[in-house]
Amino acid sequence: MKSVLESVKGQIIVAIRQAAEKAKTEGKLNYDSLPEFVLEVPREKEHGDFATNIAMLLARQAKMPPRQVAEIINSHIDPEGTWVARIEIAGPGFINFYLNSDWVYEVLPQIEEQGDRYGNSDAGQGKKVQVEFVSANPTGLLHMGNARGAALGDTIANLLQAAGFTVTREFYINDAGNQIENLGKSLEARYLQQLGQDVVFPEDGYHGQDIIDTVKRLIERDGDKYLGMDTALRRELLIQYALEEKLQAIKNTLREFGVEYDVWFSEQSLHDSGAIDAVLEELRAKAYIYESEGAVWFKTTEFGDEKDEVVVRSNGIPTYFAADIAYHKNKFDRGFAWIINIWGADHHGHVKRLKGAMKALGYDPDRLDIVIMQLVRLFKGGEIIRMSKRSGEFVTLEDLMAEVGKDAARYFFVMRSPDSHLDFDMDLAKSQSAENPVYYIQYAHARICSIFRQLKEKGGTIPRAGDCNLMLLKETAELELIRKIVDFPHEIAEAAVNLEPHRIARYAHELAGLFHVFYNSHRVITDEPDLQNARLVLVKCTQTVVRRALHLMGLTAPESM
RNA sequence: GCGCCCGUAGCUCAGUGGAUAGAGCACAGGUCUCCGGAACCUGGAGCGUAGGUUCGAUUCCUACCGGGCGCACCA
Repeated sequence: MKSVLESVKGQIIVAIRQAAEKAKTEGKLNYDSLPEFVLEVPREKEHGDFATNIAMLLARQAKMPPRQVAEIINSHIDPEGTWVARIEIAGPGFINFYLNSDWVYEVLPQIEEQGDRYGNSDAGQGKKVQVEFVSANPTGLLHMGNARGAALGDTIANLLQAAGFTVTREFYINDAGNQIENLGKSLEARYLQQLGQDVVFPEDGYHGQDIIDTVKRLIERDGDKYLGMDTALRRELLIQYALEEKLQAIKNTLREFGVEYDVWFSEQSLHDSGAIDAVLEELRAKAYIYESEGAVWFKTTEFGDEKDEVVVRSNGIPTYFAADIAYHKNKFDRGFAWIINIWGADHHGHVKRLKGAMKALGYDPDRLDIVIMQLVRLFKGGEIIRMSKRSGEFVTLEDLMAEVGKDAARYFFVMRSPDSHLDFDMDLAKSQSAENPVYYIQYAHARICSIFRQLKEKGGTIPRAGDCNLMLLKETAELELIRKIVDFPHEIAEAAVNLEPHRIARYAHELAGLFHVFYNSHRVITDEPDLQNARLVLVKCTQTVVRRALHLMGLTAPESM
């Protein structure tokens, strides 16, 4: 269904176009082709409900000052069939449209009808899109970078779904390569240590307590049965046990965090199936591959990289990059129209070469978008919490959820642009006060629920929008609230298409603010039945949108707090 | 040194090729006999620097300054 905003704007755009064409036909305006003008909501309310820059864009072609072009278009506009009440020309040549404010009321019956589907659009036209995020090594627990990726990726996926895309959420399991080998060495050392042997722990091993815990559980289950084995087999068995356990832990944590994946894709499977060999063969056939110093190289310099990249090490084992090429080829071959990866800033250097590899294989690299998110700094008591994997000291996602809760964690990770470094204030995140945006938004929802409880106690019910005189909603606070609600579908679509989940966090906060202003200045439950009914409809619709916005970010919408 | 990201109010951050650049916090003052005070209102101050493109630049380009992250036969 078309949103109210879309249809209102659409009408005006058509009227503008017709006016320009009519003026051209009458010889009053000269141009070859109509430029791509915009009709947007001006920053200043005084500049009307919508404004267009068409006159300024036409000025050159028309060989006339912009304001004169604006006058000519204005005099040819037929406002019939639009909500336009008045048109003004202002500034350097803007055409400002002032609408009969009744147009905004249209949205309330629409929300009533659509319920939690309000805000959805068909911007994506059902196109298949894949969002791959977190994809942590199953060698440890999830850290803050993974956590931000989880919140961002899942919210982006939610937004894309709402915007009409068919979304697949995917986790790429890095269960191959050096990290795993290293895990094996670490596990073995801990295993032997636990059984009383004096072995040296590998310098660059995984120092975390979780490795020790894993080994303890294994000993509990199997005792010392691995003691007498040869190292290679022992490591393999230890790895097998640890991977299974760690992956399960990751799955559980992410589920707790509100993230449900459609696909868990194993890197090892690409090695086992021969997919990596096949893709390297393909690249070799296209002459992008050469051998040097015992290793196999891919000519990434042909795609703007500073130096070529190794795909098969001299020990014969393919690198992570080789697996990644095979993996992304696999993604394209699964028919996704759009492939989105969420990566930490520490991986940005791979973007160019991965896209280059896709181009080399004949895929359109523009269908692959990589969202690079900047790093997270945790603050507590005004101090930075230093984390280091090496020392085994880091706050895990589980720790964070235990400390501040799922809702606060998800909101804080999403509220900033991915491009922005995130200072995560743990004290603020868990504070139950108005300064905490999470509570501020959720409180708006709880307040609305409270109004309905009051209503019920008084024996009242929420009326149907069609049975109300919505035009009684004429206070500024009411109109601004409705206007914000009107924007919701557009906000979702923009946030989705541009991969900007923070927009929805902001939107939710602003919406809650407008509701609080309304609530504070006007009573919903009053002794004027008609006004009360109209306001009940407005509040009900606000509740729907607040709830939906919270859900898109993966937060709960509490009925009381 | 090279590459990517960032530099906007005291702090944390939005934002836009255009008409008077916003929010939250902090600070100061105020509101409410009333549906939940986890609320609301008022106030000040800002686009890192220097050029360029443009009718118009905070936005695009270049250089510089400052910060983060990369620059492995790790992932």
